[in-house]
Amino acid sequence: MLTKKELKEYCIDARENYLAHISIDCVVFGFHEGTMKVLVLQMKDEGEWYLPGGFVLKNEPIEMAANRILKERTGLDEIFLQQFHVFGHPDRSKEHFDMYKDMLPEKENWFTNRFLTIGYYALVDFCDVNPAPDQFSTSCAWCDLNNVPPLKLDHTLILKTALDTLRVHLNYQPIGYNLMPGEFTMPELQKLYETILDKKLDRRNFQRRMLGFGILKRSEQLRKGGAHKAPYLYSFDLENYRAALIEGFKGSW
Amino acid sequence: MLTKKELKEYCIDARENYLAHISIDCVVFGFHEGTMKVLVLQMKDEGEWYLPGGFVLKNEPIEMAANRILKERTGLDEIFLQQFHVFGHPDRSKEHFDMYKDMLPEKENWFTNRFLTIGYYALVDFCDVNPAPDQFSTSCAWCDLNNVPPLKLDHTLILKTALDTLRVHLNYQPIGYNLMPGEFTMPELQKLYETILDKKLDRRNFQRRMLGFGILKRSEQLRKGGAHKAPYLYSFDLENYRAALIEGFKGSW
DNA sequence: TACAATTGTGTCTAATCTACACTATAGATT
DNA sequence: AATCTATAGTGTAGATTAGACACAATTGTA
Repeated sequence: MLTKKELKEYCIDARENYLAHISIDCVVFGFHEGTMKVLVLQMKDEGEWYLPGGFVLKNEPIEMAANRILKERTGLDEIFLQQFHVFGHPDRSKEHFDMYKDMLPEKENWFTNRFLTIGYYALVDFCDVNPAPDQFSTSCAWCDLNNVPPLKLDHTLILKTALDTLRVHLNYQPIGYNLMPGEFTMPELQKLYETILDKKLDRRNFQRRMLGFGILKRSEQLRKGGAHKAPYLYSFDLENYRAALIEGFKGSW
Repeated sequence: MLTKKELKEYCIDARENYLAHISIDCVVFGFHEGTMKVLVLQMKDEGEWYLPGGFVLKNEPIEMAANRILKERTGLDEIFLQQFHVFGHPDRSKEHFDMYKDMLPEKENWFTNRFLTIGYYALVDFCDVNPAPDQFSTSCAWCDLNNVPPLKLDHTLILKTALDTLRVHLNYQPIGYNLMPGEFTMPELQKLYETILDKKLDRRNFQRRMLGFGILKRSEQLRKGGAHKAPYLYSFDLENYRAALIEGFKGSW
């Protein structure tokens, strides 16, 4: 937790620079070694976990705010970001309220305000990320999606909603592009889909369908080193990929 | 436009009761005589058109705010409402800013603030609505979707985004339930789908598919009075309808 | 009474989805 | 080096679904 002095400084700064009552929270998805990962921060002292977030500068577009916040946490710029929901129940930040209310009078206290938070999800290449904690956290780290600890405030709900949205969007966007490294094998891509959808897919039908979209380029190279037959390496064909995005992907899984 | 005095009173009241920087705008869809309708308001004096909207009370959940706002405009309570996007560009309310900036000093002036607006779309039974103007408008009326006048601020974008969202949601929810009256014929329902999707559908295949969902009940009665063969009347089977909602509707149009 | 327009139902074909079989190959085992 | 094992690449038969269209039934009207 911040000292009283730190808190006071923070509040003065926040009040001056940020829009009141509005925050942004981000669910950053990465994919590594066959499992989905989410970026979480751990609170100083209490050790509680929460999602990366922040506020909107008074004259800043909200997408830019989300981008700025994530750049600070991941080192990455121009991340694939998708707004998905606003969480606006008056009690959603009650925990925060109780925690900070005795430290500063309410008039000056930024954290006892009510906040609506705009949820964004981000898809990133796991390997590109350099997790960095913020002012309130001791650590920022990837966490296995199947094994997320209880999160502060309504962040568990935010995460769940992001995941539900991602599943739906999977029907309309080839989401793999943002989550996979430049080169990958078909089984790796399939694993990603299986993780997001939380169900097994048929290897052969998956391959056919994926290739049917016409957005993958097969390299002549194979991924050697595995214990068995070496799979081909693929990459996204950016030109066709963009065209397909505009067309829209039809059909559900 | 409001007089200076009215504006001042409004601003004092707003400042006291509403969350700063946040507004709600609603796209209310209705369906009547084979065409989609949208509820719009006409500004006093200038005659410009805009979408029904309002602000969030300091201790009010945002869904409740949207509901309250729509109750004032339509007379209806517990409307089917769906949050779909936040519009947050800093310049989005520049028109408002320019219009009101000379009437009151910026410190007191509610309307020169930056507002993020949360977009909701609503689906209602056209016949149930009693359009009522708000404080800033001379009239509140249904407007043909194919023939919407230019709207104030970014409301044209908001409407377009709502419509795009509605099209996607059509794959996941039997949206007809909220837009159709209690009893309707299959051709009427088809017309609704055709209007939303903006394309012709095959009469026979539509019927088969619709009935395949198992959410319609056929009445023994026919709709007489038309110049030709009388079609059956249908209504939604609420029990199956709810079950289907949970299951999720698969497949795209 | 015949006609025009529309609705209810059926059916054929092509496309797609699903499940599974077979072959190929890299590394491990012997 | 020969064989084994697990996984990858490709193909195919059957079921399901989507799309196009034909035909009979029924309503009010000429």
